Amino acid sequence: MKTTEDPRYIATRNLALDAAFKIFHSESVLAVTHASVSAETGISRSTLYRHWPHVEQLRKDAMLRVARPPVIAPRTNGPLKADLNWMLGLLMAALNETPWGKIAPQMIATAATDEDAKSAINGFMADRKRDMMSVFEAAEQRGELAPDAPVENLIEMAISVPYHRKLVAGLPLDYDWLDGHIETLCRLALRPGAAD
Amino acid sequence: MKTTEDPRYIATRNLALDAAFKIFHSESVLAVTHASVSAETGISRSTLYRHWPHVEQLRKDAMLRVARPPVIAPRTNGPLKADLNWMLGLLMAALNETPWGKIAPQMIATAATDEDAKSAINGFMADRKRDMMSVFEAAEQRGELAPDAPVENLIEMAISVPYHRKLVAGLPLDYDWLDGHIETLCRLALRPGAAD
DNA sequence: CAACTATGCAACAAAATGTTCTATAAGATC
DNA sequence: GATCTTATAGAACATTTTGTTGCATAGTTG
Repeated sequence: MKTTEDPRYIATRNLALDAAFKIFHSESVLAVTHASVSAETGISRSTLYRHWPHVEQLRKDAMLRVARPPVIAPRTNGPLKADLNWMLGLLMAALNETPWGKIAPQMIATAATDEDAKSAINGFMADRKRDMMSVFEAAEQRGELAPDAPVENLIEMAISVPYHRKLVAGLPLDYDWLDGHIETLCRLALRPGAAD
Repeated sequence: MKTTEDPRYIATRNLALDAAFKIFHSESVLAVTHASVSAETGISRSTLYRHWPHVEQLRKDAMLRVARPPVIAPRTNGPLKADLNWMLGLLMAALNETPWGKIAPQMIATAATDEDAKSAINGFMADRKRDMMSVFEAAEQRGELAPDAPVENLIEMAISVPYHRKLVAGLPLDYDWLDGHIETLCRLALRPGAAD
């Protein structure tokens, strides 16, 4: 029997990582240690050391397992402005109100030195970009898009600014701001004649 | 005589923080400890503990003292496109080639839980935004700007995307990309009739 | 049931972290 | 220059965190 299939092993692992994530998001990555996870779960320290010989492994596993941004289902009903409002409204809410807002900065920092964390967060972002792309493609098929709309750049702008405002600039993310942001995006995206 | 004015105290402090910064940017914040700084400088551990009773204080001081983004002098000669090219080119270089690119993520992560780090990085960003504002104001005075240009949003977009590409999306920051980025910004900023 | 293996517990080892005391040397005061 | 003050180096020590190991127990597999 392989270790990785033993139900006890799996159960311990899941329990530990859930607790690790809880600690991670209520305090910080640094607060995640074998000792703190043991205290939180009742799992003995020695068992945790058998699963993760070093703290960094434990922290990274906790991060990679559950620290992913909420997936936002792309809405492509149109019009573009409404779709953007839906997508970016959810992104905004995710940054403001879910653990992701607290966890993202620590993942970003980890990604600077750790390849696994880097490819994880890069992957998340590529996915979000792809979702956004489908929104713009739908708009194009509806004939809403300006023929020369710089879609790639617009998508980057759409997503980057909320992250930057929240994590770096420390500015509020609210619907007042979002309206203006979307308005600006649409000015470049929409065909001059299109309904606004 | 006050402690904070004693030249020996100042010298020790400077030496220690310089070393701390060096360790910080060549390894990580976590590598900054009283022991590592002592080894790097020859300052005795007990002295370091007198200056910074706890590691976090030492780490934070190192961060706040020297971890600031390179200041980019605003260029406002015009035309706007050239000014943007100058400013964003330097920002790009700073992110790609100076310690700031490695340090920023760790500051952002620290800012999520520490008020001092937060206000420091928020302050840096507000400064950069202000610089960018002077660029746009100069363009306006030259009559380049579209009357309804959403300057606030444009500035946010201009700055946010490079940070996001580098730190979150893991995409390259190069002149190929920058040209398109600036082109897109100018389309929204410039008066329809203005020279491009 | 028999063989295997993950767990809990306790004892231990090692390293990181923090404290305190003393002698010395550098700076400040007169 | 003599004296008082204060920061430092160094060492000894206490504490906490981190990691290891051996063994009895209990759950899992065949």
